[in-house]
Amino acid sequence: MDSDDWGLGAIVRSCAGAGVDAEATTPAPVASRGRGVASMELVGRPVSAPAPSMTTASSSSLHDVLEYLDLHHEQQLPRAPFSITPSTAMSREQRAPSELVSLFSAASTSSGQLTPATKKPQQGGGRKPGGRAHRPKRSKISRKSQVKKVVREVPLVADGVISGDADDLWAWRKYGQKPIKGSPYPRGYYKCSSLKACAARKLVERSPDKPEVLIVTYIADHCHAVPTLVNALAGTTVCQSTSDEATGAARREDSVDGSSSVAADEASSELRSPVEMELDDFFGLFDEDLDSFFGDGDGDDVLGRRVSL
DNA sequence: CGATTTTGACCTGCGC
DNA sequence: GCGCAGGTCAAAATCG
Repeated sequence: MDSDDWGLGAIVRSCAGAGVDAEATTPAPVASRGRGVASMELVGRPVSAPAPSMTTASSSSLHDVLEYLDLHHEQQLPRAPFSITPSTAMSREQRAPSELVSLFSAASTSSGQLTPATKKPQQGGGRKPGGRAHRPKRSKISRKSQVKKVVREVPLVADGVISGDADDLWAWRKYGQKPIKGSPYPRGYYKCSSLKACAARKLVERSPDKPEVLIVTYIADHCHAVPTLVNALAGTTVCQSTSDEATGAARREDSVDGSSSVAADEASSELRSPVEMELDDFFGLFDEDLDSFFGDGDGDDVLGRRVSL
């Protein structure tokens, strides 16, 4: 049915990750740290269509996390009106590429003030204070307004399940998190982990106005093919739309810690159908970019030049 | 042991 | 030019 939930896992994980602040400021019951949340075996599931034999434990766990996010931020941080995209939450049916895709210069000058939640002593992760070796300057390319961004609002619905999109076929690795001025919620920064050279990134944050909505911003294009294997989606996406054991197994494997692994060709074959549907759906959103990315198949495009993984 | 997360520090763009 | 805020890096810790 709709494989929309497909990317939900990713988003939720991302969300969980993005909400680390909550996690970081809370005696999160969910596992030990970081990974605890991120590794929740989440099965994004469309509200309207509960997946038949999918695990449900994840939902509650997710819910917990989401509640954490709300709770803590609401308790410790002021809510400030903040809006990133003109579009508001909409149903999947209503969603149209034109509404989902927007180019914008990072708008961040909200007058609201964010008081970062008091940081709790490091739980283990993170590094100790005390300076670090000099770091070479970064290139100035693709900064802020110059970067093309695709913003999507992913509604969270009952049970903390996201009625999300199918766009997250990629594997993401979190590389940062920052509290955002004007928003009680932190923003998580993710990079494509499929290929180190890939410049694709995504930012995940909760809408301050609508906590039930996640704002996922995709930045830059992937310079490689969409991971076709279930496990390649590790860390982000969970395909749960199909048959089951294979899917389940694969999902379990990759969802556990988000670490990417290979394999699951077998599984992927079963998943292919839904995945392809999702791809169509997904690619539609990036039509232009993908045109140049995938080209006409004459080999002159990015994919033509880069061999898929 | 490798991959991932966490998180403070550093870097850079932008507004004033 | 300065300061602020967002974005990124990378050390340390953790997990499987």
